[in-house]
Amino acid sequence: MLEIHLIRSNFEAAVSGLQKRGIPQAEPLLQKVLDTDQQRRDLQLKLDKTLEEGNIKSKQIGMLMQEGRKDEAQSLKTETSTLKLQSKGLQDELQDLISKLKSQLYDIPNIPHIQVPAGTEETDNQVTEEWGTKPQLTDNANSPHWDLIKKYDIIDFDLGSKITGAGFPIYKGAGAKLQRALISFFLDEAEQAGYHEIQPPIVINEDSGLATGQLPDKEGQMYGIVDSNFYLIPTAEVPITNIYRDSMLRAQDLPVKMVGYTPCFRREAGSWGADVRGLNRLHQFDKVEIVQIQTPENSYVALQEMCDHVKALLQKLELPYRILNLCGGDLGFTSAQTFDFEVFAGAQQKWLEVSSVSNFETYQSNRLKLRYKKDGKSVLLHTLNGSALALPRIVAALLENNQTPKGIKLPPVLVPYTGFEQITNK
RNA sequence: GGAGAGGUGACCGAGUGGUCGAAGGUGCUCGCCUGGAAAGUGAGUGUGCCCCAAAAGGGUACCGGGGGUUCGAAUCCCUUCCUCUCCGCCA
Repeated sequence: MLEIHLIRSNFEAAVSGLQKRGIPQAEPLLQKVLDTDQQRRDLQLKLDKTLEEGNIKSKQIGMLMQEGRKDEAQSLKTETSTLKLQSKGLQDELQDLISKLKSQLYDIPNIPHIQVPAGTEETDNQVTEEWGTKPQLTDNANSPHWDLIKKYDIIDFDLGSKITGAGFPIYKGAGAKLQRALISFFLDEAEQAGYHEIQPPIVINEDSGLATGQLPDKEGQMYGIVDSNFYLIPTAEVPITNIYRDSMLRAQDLPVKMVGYTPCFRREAGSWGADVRGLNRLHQFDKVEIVQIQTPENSYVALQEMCDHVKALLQKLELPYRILNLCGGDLGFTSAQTFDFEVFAGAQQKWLEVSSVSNFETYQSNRLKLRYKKDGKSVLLHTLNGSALALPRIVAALLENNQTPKGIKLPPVLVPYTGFEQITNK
């Protein structure tokens, strides 16, 4: 949720920022919010005056009663009764206005950072970096990963369908070990980079969903739990960031750097076709997520630092990757700037997104009420998060790029974790 | 799942209808004391919203959340969430 005072004091910048996302009617949209806000403030003033009057009279009644002047107290009582009715009405009106203002604000996405390129097409995304060379696969070892997992019997989609449904694979043997190895590797790397390890619940309540923005609009993305008002998390970002909901930090607590591994659950309603084959898109997948809470001054340095961390992971895994600075139109609703990381999968001949690193500035912390004390004043903090990394597409690229006629060679960095160098037929 | 107790400021803890945004303590900040520190000592120390160009100042709301009774609620009632104790069940 945008901060209302930012729109108030920086109207032009807000308008042009939203236009960068391809929202042509940005100005009337923001003007409408300002109008609602003005109404709210007028009403607040009126209500406070009425309450003040009532409070003064109530105190007088108390004093009169103590002095035994009952008649005078009685006549004041009738006055306070009418004041009470008035303030009750005003209060209801104010509540309505506040909800209206909130829902108007919920409809407005974050304002993109100055360095976000304008545009609405995927082609408007800026490739800021490309690393590694695309693998040259030979004719006798050029299978997409969905064939490889069957050949070596390491991931079983059919069996997963039996237990749950499509998109819930079962990892077996070397496949299961590879999952465990990647998770441990990612967690260890994050810990070395100064992130504090967290193991959060993977089920969240409504308040948490609201605070990080999955609710109220995107419940379609999450699996709900029947008769509990709980949801399965779509990403560890939700429980981990919510640790700091309703918090006032001290300067010396900052920055907060946390990492957590969780399974993630996404409905992915409405997506199908070639893009979602095999491991490319799942309903349940594993991900290690890094989260930072930063002062506004440092948040963009931190964003860069998080990108460097992800780069290092991919380099150690020897996977060719590229980084995209997402354009306004491709930017997530709550993000001010996002860098997407894609690895190249050799057999599919496709770039697959494996990480998304974002700075939300105060968009999340405003709903979270996450602040810190700076020179005696409370200041909203900036929140950032990124995948480091999501497993399935990493596995897809590892399998495809490292295949040989005899087996799949793992990058050396994983060998201490897996205990084997190659995936072969038993 | 059954029975009971309880949720008060950064923390501990008092407060059972009026002058309570809340005693007292701890912590923290600033000062005095000290060669320096500790001890001692003085003062200050919640958050949101609104008025005000800003500061100063003022108003209002907040004692787990929501609703109610009352002229007036931390205090009474309802509801919900959470914590603890005992019993049951159990990885």
